[in-house]
Amino acid sequence: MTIRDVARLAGVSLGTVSNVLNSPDLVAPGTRRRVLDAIAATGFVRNTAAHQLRGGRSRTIGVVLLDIANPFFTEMVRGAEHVLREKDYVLMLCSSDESAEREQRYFRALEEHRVDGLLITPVDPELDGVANLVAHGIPTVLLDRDGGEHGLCSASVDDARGAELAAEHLFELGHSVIAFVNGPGTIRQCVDRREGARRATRRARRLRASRLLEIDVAALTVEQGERAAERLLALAPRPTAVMCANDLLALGVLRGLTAAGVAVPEDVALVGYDDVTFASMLSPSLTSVRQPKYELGAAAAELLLQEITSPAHEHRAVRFEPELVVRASSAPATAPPRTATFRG
Amino acid sequence: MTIRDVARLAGVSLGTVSNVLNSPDLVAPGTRRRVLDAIAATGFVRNTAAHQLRGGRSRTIGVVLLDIANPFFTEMVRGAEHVLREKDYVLMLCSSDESAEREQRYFRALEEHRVDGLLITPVDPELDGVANLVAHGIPTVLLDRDGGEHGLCSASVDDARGAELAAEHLFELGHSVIAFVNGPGTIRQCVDRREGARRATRRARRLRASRLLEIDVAALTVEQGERAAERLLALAPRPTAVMCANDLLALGVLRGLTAAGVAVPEDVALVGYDDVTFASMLSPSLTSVRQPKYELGAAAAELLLQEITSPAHEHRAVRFEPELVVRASSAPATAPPRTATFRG
DNA sequence: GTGAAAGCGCTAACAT
DNA sequence: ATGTTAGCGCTTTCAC
Repeated sequence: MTIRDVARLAGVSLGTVSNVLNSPDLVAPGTRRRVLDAIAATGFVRNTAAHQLRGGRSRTIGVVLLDIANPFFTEMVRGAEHVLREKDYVLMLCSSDESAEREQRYFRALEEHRVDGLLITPVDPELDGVANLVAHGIPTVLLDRDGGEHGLCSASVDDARGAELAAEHLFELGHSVIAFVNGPGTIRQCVDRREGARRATRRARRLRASRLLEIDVAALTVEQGERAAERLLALAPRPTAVMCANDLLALGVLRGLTAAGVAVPEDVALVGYDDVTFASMLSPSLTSVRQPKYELGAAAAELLLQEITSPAHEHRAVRFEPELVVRASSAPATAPPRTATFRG
Repeated sequence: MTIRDVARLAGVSLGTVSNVLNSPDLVAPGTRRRVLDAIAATGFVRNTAAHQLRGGRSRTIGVVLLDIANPFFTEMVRGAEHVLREKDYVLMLCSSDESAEREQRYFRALEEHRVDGLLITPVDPELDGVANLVAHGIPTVLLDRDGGEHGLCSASVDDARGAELAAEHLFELGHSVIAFVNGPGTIRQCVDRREGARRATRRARRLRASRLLEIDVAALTVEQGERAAERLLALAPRPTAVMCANDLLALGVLRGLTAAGVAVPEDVALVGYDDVTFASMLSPSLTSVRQPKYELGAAAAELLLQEITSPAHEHRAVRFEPELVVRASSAPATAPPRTATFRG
């Protein structure tokens, strides 16, 4: 079923059908009616590929996330989807699963599909792949990652500050050693959060011996959190406080500790990051760093829309502030943690 | 950058470039090299739209889900994505948010994009919109919904059986009245789960007075669960057991009850559905009906691939079995619930 | 082994 | 107000 079939049935030229579709007011009401009827009768559905080829847009936005199974990312996607669907965009959603190679393949596929714009949470710390996309003229906005230094639009949260809040909180609770379960150094969020945690540690050290024990894991997942718990349990003396680079890791750590009979927060205080929906209902409820997920996605989508419509627009890096939400998992430890002796 | 530019640079005709791209062995090694170099030099990226227009496939699969923020669905998507990306497909992911109208709009958009296939968890109980798609010849597989009766491929779980397991479990625990917080009757899963819960209730009634108190909510979300909790609290006498149509609702109910000072499972036993990742770590850990999420998505994707490649293939409805996972939220109530008097 | 040419379905400029 | 036409970038016969 093509525009040509519709034209034949309605007894008009195919140009007229195109006009009915794109500029209805150029067509006489009677003719328009006949064409519309013919469209209904034939069950004609416009072919986006042909439209696009002719110079139109693809009405498609590519979204590349680190992990589609992480509620933090999907909540951001919801925000983006809500603003984008208003403009009749469809999302091509891809999960890189934190693999740079997979990310590259998706970038490539998305470019071949000639997406009108891109929303990405890059794996690549140096943004080489992203720079390539931008060089090819594809409007690109970074999601949950500051793009200011690269002259890109972005919607992000101050990650260093968030981790600083978390670490500060644990030190204030009296802990002298904090284990920081962090993701790979290739992921920018992880780098920034480490920086924030270190900053808080340096500050705490002025008051008394304080230490940040960094435990790096391969991915920000529940499974990796459970593995990290094993490593934590093997430490002697065991740290009395643990902060994680995201809630999925924290959930895994919590699982691992609980399974081993270690009580949270009595034996170990635990803090997550993201404040996903279920964080408040974990056992115990999880202290976490809240990020405005939905707003992040919506803001990024708005920026992208601007960039698509006005090519020569000024790039903007929208920045949100994180917020520490204190809950049960980080109540002060019952045994004063100062008794443990560590070299700061 | 088009195939034509590459041809010019390599000093060959554009047909040869196309051959290098699609049937490299037809081209002499020397020529091939030169073309490949020219592709690299120009930074040429193939245009899917043109490819598709010429009769090729769009290498695109449409996925329409009820709720992208629900970990159950995203876990299914992961399964589907893993098998589809092997074949270089990109997913167009859409969340209907349980709105039939939004679903229709996405169906339309996906059809305009000429997706090669469709994976859908329909809102529409009668599948009218889906039937339309199928009539237009788009390979379609139902996700988490049996399509047998409609002659469609599908990957689903026996929902009636799952709910039956849940209800049975609560009756066996000694509860005589179970409140069933269920989603809208337009969603098939909800209808089936109600059927299963009723079946278990009829069976329980043979032994003693038993009742299913149905509480319908507008959507399968945490917010709606919290609202349902309010309604539960207003009931007199208050039911001693609650089962929910999914874990998000259960999480909301748990939140609502906890906030009101009602203890789970001491005052009220609670059972969810889906067994999402966080279910086991809620406070208390949530008894739930497990569904093979990842496998469901992967199976549906496999079926879709088959349907795409062999047009005249036999439709198959792959069926999985649910499994009850008993945890702390449904431990037997301390006060024997039989003391409450209800007409069964 | 390579080139020339037709055409996929559509839009937009131009002609009527 | 409507019809005609020239491509958009690519694949694919069919000659050479």
